[in-house]
Amino acid sequence: METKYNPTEIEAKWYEYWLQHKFFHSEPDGREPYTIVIPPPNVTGVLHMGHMLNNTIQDILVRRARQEGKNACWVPGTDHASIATEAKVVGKLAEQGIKKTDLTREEFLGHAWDWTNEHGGIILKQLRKLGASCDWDRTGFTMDEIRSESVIKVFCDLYNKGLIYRGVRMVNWDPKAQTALSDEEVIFKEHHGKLYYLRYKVEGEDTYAVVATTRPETIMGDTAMCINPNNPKTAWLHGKRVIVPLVNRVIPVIEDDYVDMEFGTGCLKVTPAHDVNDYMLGEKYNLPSIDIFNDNGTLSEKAGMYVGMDRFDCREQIAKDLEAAGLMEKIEDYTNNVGFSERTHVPIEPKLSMQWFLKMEHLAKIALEPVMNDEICFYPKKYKNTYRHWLENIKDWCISRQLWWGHRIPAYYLPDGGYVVAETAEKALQAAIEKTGNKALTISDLQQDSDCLDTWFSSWLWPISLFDGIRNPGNKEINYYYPTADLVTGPDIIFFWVARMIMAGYEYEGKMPFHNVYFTGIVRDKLGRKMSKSLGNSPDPLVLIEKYGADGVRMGMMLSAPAGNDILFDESLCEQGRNFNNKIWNCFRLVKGWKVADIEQPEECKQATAWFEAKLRQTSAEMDRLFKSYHISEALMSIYKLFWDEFSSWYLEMIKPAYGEPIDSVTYSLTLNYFDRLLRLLHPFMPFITEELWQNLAERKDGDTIMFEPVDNGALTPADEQLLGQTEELKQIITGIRNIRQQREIAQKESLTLQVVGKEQKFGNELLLKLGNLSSIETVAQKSPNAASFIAGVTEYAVPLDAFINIDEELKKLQAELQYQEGFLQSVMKKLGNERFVQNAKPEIVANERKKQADAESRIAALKESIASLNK
RNA sequence: GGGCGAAUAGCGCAGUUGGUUCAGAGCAUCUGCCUUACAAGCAGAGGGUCGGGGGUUCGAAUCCCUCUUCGCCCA
Repeated sequence: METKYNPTEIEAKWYEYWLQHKFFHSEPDGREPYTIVIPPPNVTGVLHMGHMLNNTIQDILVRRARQEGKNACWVPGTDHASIATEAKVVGKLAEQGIKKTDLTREEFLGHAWDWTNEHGGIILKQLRKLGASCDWDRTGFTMDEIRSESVIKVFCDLYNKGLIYRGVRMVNWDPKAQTALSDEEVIFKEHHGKLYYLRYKVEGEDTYAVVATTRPETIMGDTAMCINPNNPKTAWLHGKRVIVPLVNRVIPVIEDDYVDMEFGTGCLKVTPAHDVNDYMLGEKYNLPSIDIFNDNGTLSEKAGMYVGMDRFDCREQIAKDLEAAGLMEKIEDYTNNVGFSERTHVPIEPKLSMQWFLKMEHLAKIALEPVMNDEICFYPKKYKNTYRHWLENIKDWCISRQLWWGHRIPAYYLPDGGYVVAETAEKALQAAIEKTGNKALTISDLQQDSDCLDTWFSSWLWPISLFDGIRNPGNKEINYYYPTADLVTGPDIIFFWVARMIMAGYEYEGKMPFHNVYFTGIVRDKLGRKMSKSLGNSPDPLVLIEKYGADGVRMGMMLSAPAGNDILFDESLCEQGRNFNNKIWNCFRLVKGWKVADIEQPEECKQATAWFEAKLRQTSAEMDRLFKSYHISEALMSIYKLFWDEFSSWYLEMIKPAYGEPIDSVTYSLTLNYFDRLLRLLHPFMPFITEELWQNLAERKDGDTIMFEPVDNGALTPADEQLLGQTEELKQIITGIRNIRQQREIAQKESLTLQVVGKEQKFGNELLLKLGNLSSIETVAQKSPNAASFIAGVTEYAVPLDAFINIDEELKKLQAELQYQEGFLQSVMKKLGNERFVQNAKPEIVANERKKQADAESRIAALKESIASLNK
């Protein structure tokens, strides 16, 4: 065996083996199901660090469930990502000189499918490198047949329930993608702009009112000026009319206490077509609404000026023109929050348009309660608040998008006005005939709505549609796998996705879609910056895997991922992971390198094996607890310490035979047993190396795997606990001896004598002799004058040395220790001397304080004696 | 502006109903070792007024108030 672990070939080999034997595949059976649906990544995306974290966690959970004997099923798949994918396809076509507008819908979709087929699934292939144990046979896509039909069916159903409506509303318009967006797709960012103070002349007077605005280019859409009726500064405008600068349109001055008296001049320009708040004022006061923009963000004919100019070019131009005309009072720097499109990153234009909406009141209601009362558990808990706040302030969901790539809205317009909603064109025709009574209608008379649905309108069905529960309610699979167990996702999509899945879950299955939601953090670089392409601070996951092995990278991810916190990723964490792999590898080399003989088991090995059995049970129980509370990185840390510190550094040293000597067969087989159980506990975190070593630990046959090996190690007994405590004390003694060796530069080879002062050492003498390399252990009333000493527990130990010890130094050390102990005793006595403490505190607490007192007193006595003997 | 959360060692974190020798582990740092599995290693060590202030309590990292700083969400 190599001295260094080399993951590349080993990982490829075992992944292939797992696939061949269909270990990841699940079919419903009598076992308890454990289901996870993957948060479907964008079909045209590539793996980034966020995916790595998220999928590592899912894989750990799934693999752990498999070992617990559950029927584990992790369903993979991808999302069609309407706007992002369409933008990419448009971009690619543009490179070839093709404009989307030159193509028919069918031609465009042809290109989009080509793109999808070419890039789709790359990300899923990359996940295999990570070791993801997905049931690949079940791979879904949000636009495949089952999922598409499910989406359309749900749309029709909600429409028939009266929850979907069509209407003109102010929506968030993305002028680049030329589509409406939902509120959740708008990201508000600070924008450093200007505040323009414009002069609006008062009709028939030689005065003017000044309006402060960040958007002077919208004045062509002004249909009123608004003042606060309580504002004495603007009261003089009451009942007057003003003239929009440059445009020269006369508009009324209206009054509403919506206007902030402190902001700007107290005069607000009202542009109902281009501002959400102005729109509300427009509704309230019946103002006309002038839409001055085209869909692509240029000025329209209705503006009457600057027609065809881009909105931002227009802003600059109009500022100049206003200034030239003497209508600009001043310009100030100003910072405000501007909404940007989540996908195309251009500023959102509020726009009045006809869209489809889903009423949220009912859905919000059914989704709130189960999270609040922990039927669905959020980890970390704090997201419950965020969730409630959103649901309690929810607005209707704009579900239509002016895009082609997606599920086309199944609404069909009739030749004489009106429309019908139906799952297919044929059913639509039937409905149309019924509605109009016109039997001569044909499908070609119907015009299907050209818009498609928000991508999240398909993803919200994911936990149901993956098991075909929408098309075939109550089928065997949905009955078995639903509700799923855990959802692992980022908190950034708690509204987009998590909340809506819960709504759909209760609406269509009457049950939660998942029992637990684990919110991961955001992966940042070690400086705390988000990983981004432009910063170039995101490592390529596949390069990392090549460098450190998938197991190493998985561990690197998990080491930095405490529950719910953002993770500051640093490559050195992968290095730590790789080093750990190497450690495991070398332990295996050591153990498998021993010769085994049928000799009697030495006493120290009996002690060691008994202790490690207890230790294993203790950590195993600890990991159980940590897994149950989703403290996954802590579970990893505890097995890491068990393997490295307890097993490698202590246990193996305890049982290690002398060079060239064989090990007794009892200890050997127990050690293999421990190794096996350690590998099982490690397996969810590091599937590859654990499979490799497990396969080599004993004779295995084709089809064997560590994947289904149980991880139950039994409960910790009182006897175990006693043994653990005694052994810890033993370790302290050994550490004390090692310290003396280091300080006095005594080689490990040189054997020493250990004196136990005033007490007979009973437990673990053989282990002490071996690990301390002692020639003898003796009980003495007083240590030798030339001995170096230390305290472990409440006992003083000493090692007589040939050379004279430095008495001053030794005294100094002892005095310092004595001072600490006396201080400690004092604080204990203070407590015990307090009557109210003795009366009020629980008896076991008081008893414990008394034990502390006794311990401290005996240590102080030992120290004083030591000091006295040195002073002689 | 509204809401939520956080502040503990150089760093990123854990700390369960207030009470074990409770101030913790990991990484980093320092010291000594190429000891026959592993230098991707071994054996040791140092390091914190638990953000500041006040309060409740016999007892506070933990509960309450307040201030400061930071993060996230919403407007």
